[in-house]
Amino acid sequence: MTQSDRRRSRPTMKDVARHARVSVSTVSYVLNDSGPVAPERRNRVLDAVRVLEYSPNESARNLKLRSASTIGMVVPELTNPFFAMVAEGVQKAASARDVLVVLVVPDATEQPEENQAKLLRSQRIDGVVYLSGTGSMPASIYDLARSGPVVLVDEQIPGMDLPAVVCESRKGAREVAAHALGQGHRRVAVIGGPPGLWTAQQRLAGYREAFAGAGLDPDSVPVFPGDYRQASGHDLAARALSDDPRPTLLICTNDLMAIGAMEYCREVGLRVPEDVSVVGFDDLPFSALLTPRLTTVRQPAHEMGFRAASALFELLENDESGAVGELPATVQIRDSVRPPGGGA
Amino acid sequence: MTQSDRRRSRPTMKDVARHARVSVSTVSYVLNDSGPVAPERRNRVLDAVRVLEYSPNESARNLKLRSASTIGMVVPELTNPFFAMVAEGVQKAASARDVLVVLVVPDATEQPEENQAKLLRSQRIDGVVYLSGTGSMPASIYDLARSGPVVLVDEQIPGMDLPAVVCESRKGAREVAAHALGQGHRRVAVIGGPPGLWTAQQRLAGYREAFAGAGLDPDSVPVFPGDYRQASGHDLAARALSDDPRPTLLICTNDLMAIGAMEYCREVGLRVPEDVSVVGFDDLPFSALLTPRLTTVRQPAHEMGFRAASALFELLENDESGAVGELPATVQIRDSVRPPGGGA
DNA sequence: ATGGATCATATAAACGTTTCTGCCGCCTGT
DNA sequence: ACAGGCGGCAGAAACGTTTATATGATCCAT
Repeated sequence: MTQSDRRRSRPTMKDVARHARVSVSTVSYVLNDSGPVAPERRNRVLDAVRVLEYSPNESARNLKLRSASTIGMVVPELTNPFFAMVAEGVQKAASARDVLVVLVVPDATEQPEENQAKLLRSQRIDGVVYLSGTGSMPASIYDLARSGPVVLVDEQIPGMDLPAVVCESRKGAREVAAHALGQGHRRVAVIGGPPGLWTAQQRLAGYREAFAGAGLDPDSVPVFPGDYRQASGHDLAARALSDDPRPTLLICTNDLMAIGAMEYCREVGLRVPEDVSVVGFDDLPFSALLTPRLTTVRQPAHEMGFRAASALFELLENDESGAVGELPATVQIRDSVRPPGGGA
Repeated sequence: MTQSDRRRSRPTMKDVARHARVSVSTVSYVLNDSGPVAPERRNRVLDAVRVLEYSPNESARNLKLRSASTIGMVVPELTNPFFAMVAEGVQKAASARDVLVVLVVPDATEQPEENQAKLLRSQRIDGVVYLSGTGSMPASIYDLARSGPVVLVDEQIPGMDLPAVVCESRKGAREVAAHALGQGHRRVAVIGGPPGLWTAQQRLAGYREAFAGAGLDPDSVPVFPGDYRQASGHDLAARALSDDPRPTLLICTNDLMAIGAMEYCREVGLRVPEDVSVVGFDDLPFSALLTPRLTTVRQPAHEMGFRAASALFELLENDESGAVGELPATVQIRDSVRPPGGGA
């Protein structure tokens, strides 16, 4: 078979109709079960469909039905396993309903995200699941939300009441910090997320609650805002650990940055957890495989993606979003935290 | 704004035409630069587009133009960072050309992959980048390729000459094995990939070349076929290491399984690399962060995805695939290999 | 028998584009 | 002055569906 064979235009309903000696409407009726048709003719149609290898032109259907059976999923980057897990959840919910998921990676497209709204308006997608991440919430989210249904994941926008699927970030953050503080640490530094993100703020707030609870002045704890990427964890750890006296506990707003921080520690010969304790957030699949195993907070990433997509579908069908609720975040206590000065 | 406001149908070309007091064809001409139109009227149209917030209905365009400006990307699972990296490469190449990428995860859809071919036939996507992975190559790939252009990534199908982007798997495998063997190991086991996959076969062939080169009978080395997932690395390591005498070198066909193997070693108190050396394949971003740092082979994942998508676009435009070539694979020598009996 | 249901089918009008075709007026070279 | 070309525009036909409407049958109750 040559390439040009493939170009040969595919059969249309008209072809099927001719082959089955019925009208196109009859074909449509049997294909969609949308009208009565005699068994004998129905079979003729079905046969024709088979022999011609017909499948409907979805562009035409979409045009007529004004729906694309497709949603957009904007994710900051797939190489962050947390995002990848959420993406799988979204994809799973979508494919269960036979809707397609188009991947939108804002960084990959140089143009301003204004294009996302245009994409939505162009009716190629019916709605979007928005996974905010690296960087701050773009102003264009307003355009987006005006153009069609949007469901946020792990994020919330104070001004607007967009449906959002989040988890107990604040509680999880408070608890993991409290656990670490309970080991006796007094010199602490936080490697934060992008200050513009709600989630980062929530986690920070949780940490501060824990600080206060441990009798530490929250304002005395330095916060180094990062971008949720490993490299930024690495670099900020360098800054944080150059303080004198050196912090004995590094609280990182996500696992990737915690890993970057541990990478730095290894480079400069600081032992984790003997010299410095580290905690993360997310519980990536391989966080438990590091040495030391990372103490962190597990977010139900897959579930969050699944719920977000489901909420979007409800929105599309009933014009109302089901309760999206808050999912549990559970702290995972492992080996990367130890009392300060614990030595070897 | 209420949800129902959003449902209000979007403006069409007709609306724009009316507002600008021109015909729809004129609107189309200015929007596509496809015909001469007087500057004054052109501006009227552009203004109307702005005030009405018009954006073209892509379903209608697709119908007329018989092209969806969308490709499919089938990936076995996003949580394998190698796949995620390839996916990002694909996405990047696509968004540079303003084409959408729809994510297809075969496992997520319970139905047989026959649907993928149907998706392609339905003209919702113009072609697909196929990332084979876990499991063996489905027979349905034939249907797929018959339905439209397909470019394979990191895989090849003996019978067919589908365009494919691969890297020097065999050479990389040979070299990394040779390096490990050079340390003196004689008792070796291989944790392989799915036997049905070309890539897995290539890597295995490379290993065997190295065995022969080191004076080892390739047939005497046990091969445990896995599925490229971490759990399978874990379980197969258990099997492989229960041999007596115990192998001192575990060659894994990808990093994820190598990590699973190391996980198992840790569980049962075997030290890596003192008691058993481990090598992987892929060089995932965090493989260098493990303890010990994993010796492996780097594949240019991002580049492979990018090239595959680019090749697909050429196929779509010129009906001929550019040279897809073979990308380099470079071995990364790190700490997970040490001479046998190296002790502490 | 016959009037109305009910069933089965065909015809045709949309859906929102692109683009072919044709029309009008103007310029240009003779 | 006039044929031909061309810039600038509008009209209408397509693209492949879905679905409202129209048209015949058939069937039952009167």
